[in-house]
Amino acid sequence: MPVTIRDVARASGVHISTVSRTFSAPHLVNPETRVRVLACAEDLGYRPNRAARALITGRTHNIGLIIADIANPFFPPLIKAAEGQARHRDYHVFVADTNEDPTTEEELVHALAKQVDGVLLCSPRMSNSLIEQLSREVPLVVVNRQLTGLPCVLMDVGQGARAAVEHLLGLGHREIALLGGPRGSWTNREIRRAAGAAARAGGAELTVLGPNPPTETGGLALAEQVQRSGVTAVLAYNDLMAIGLIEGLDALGIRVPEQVSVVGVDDIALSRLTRPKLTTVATPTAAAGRTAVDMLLQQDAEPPRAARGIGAGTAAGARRTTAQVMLQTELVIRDSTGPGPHAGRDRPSAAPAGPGPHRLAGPGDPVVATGDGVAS
Amino acid sequence: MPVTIRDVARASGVHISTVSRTFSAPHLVNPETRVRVLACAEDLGYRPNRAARALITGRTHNIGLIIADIANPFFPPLIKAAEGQARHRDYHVFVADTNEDPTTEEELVHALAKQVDGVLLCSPRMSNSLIEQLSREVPLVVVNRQLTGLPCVLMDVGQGARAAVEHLLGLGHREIALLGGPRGSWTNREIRRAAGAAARAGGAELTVLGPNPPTETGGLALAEQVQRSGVTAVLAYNDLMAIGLIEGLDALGIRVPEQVSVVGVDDIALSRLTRPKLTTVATPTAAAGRTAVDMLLQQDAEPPRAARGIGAGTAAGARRTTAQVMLQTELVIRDSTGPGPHAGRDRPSAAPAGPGPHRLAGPGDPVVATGDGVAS
DNA sequence: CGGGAAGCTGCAAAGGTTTGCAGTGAAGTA
DNA sequence: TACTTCACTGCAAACCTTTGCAGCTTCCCG
Repeated sequence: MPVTIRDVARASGVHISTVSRTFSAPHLVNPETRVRVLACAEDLGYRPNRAARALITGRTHNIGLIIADIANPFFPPLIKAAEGQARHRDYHVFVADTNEDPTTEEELVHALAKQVDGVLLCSPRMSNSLIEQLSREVPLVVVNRQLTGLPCVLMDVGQGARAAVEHLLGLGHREIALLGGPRGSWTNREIRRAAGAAARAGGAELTVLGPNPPTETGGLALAEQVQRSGVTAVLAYNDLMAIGLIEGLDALGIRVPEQVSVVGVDDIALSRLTRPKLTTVATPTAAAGRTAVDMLLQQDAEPPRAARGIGAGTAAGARRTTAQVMLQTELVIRDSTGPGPHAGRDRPSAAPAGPGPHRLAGPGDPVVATGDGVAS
Repeated sequence: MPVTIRDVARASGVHISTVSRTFSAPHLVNPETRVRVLACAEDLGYRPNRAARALITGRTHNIGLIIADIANPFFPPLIKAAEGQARHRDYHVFVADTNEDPTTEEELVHALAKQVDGVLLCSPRMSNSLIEQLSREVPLVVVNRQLTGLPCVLMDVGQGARAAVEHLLGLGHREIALLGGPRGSWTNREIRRAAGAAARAGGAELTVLGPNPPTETGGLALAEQVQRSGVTAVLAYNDLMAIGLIEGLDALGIRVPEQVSVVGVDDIALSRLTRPKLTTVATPTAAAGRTAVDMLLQQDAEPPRAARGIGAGTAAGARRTTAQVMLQTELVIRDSTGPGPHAGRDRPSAAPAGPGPHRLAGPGDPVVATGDGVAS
């Protein structure tokens, strides 16, 4: 029933190798023959069998996408963009969900390794050393985690957190809380570092609460702590927590932004729909997905055929580019931030005119490449 | 570099066929041999090459999942559940996004057909006849669309819409609007039919507005029409539209639920986070994903090996189960619905005590199987 | 007209696995 | 003892495609 290269060959009166070349190396076949073969293939509805092709070329034209939690609204835009970019390059994407579990993560890499040309690891929860070990098994690109010697796609949340804190300082806030995210998250460390530095530089105090689960519930549960701490502004690890916090504060009768200002991180679609609309640090999630796919595909465009002929093994994994890419973030000011107790006193210039959404920083897509090297 | 069945055979001193059987038919190999082989395989880190296996068995152990828009919050839970269920059965899933475009949809089915054992078509936008045609190319399970002769997973939004309208009637609403969804959506037709019938039965009037794009913007744009129509309650095609509508009404100074009650459909996570929290018809999205995978896998468990040996071609696609499954929905009452102008007059019993979330209807997961047949 | 190059095509091996068939040895039966 | 049965293992073909090599024509140049 399935039509193979052999059927096409028979129909068009040529050898199977000619049919093969018609598809994989058209310049090697007589134009006349080519059109005839293509016509027959079209007629018969021939589609090359990728498994057979993979078997001999060592390239599956598949990539794996490993996601901590598909239902987390942060990821779908990334998945969508990655899949689109991959398809554009004639690759298909396996998507797998780890349920935030490091063990599942590792198993999935193993399970996928033989079946894909590379894996995108998004916001991994496992250890750096394990990631490095797995990267010897299959080409890896890591999103939202920095590892020397491995290609990474990062989002400059540090810069975003700084902008957020400066925004709050400009509004006259001096007591600021940071709702920490999950332990072991690179993003979390970056935000904490940058927000701390910016607060110090502005003569303000930053109270860190956490680590916490990066969910709405996690934010909601912190409302009382925020109240007790007496801060007038809060920066949350992500939008979900920010939204949860606003809900919790509301339940305590604390109004946002009148009494407490809240800033999130991610700019998920949801943050435009809550009331008040969330001021947040927009992360270029879609761009990250596209970039990561590009890096992965470029990476394995180099070592061509797998274990074939002589000398295989010596050259395997010898040279590998390890560029790291840092994507810009931008602060999006909406309605969840407002004047603080010190408003208009010392930093009048930075206070925005109204609550209408306007943007700081660049276009979001452009990237900053940083380094390139050779790993084992 | 890649370790094959041959390496394991050499290491454990048996023939490759024995190694193969150790994995695919363990009962055929001596327990003693088996443990030795398994130990060697473990040692060497052997993973079977699925492409090679697929080549001979005709089963890739992959399935395709075609989604109109991954970024639409309705789908991620379905994707997550389907992927989990598939993995549980040792299948991997390709996820592909069509951007709501029927042509892309068709191309994706073609592209995936040879590479998967079956395809899940979620909320397809293409025509019934095209779907039927494609189903001759690759086993298909359709979610959110009813086609005779094809296995379908449906959600009983009709029942949900009826419950929603009855809820509104019970609250004393007599003028109700329905915000229609996209043209050609089976769900849309079901909701319209059931809501219309329920309204008529309750002596109320149902104004249908639409069709409309099933997005927040689509809902927002309808606020003025809703205002002009003078209705006191609205049922929206989905939560996104309901949320957009609430926002639009808010901009017009119309309060929900005091002046207008709003009900959505889907119960996306977001609907619990907006203010007011949305009353909505919960659809069992995750269960749909799991069920669809089960049906697909069960369907192609039957015709075993592809084109092999004699008689192939005659038996191909001869018998195929076409069960249709209807999943229950349930009305979740939250804060976006309240008493209408006729409250307490004629249907006092149905009015709920307070706005606190409580549930009607069953557990959501259980299914109703309907029919089984033979197609060409 | 001879020699060589160039363009195109066919041949056959290779890739990793599954599986029908045949072969082995031991155990059971008559 | 001879024969059958059984459990296990080895053999080799098959799945579909790619690709290095070699063969064939045709054409060009001297």
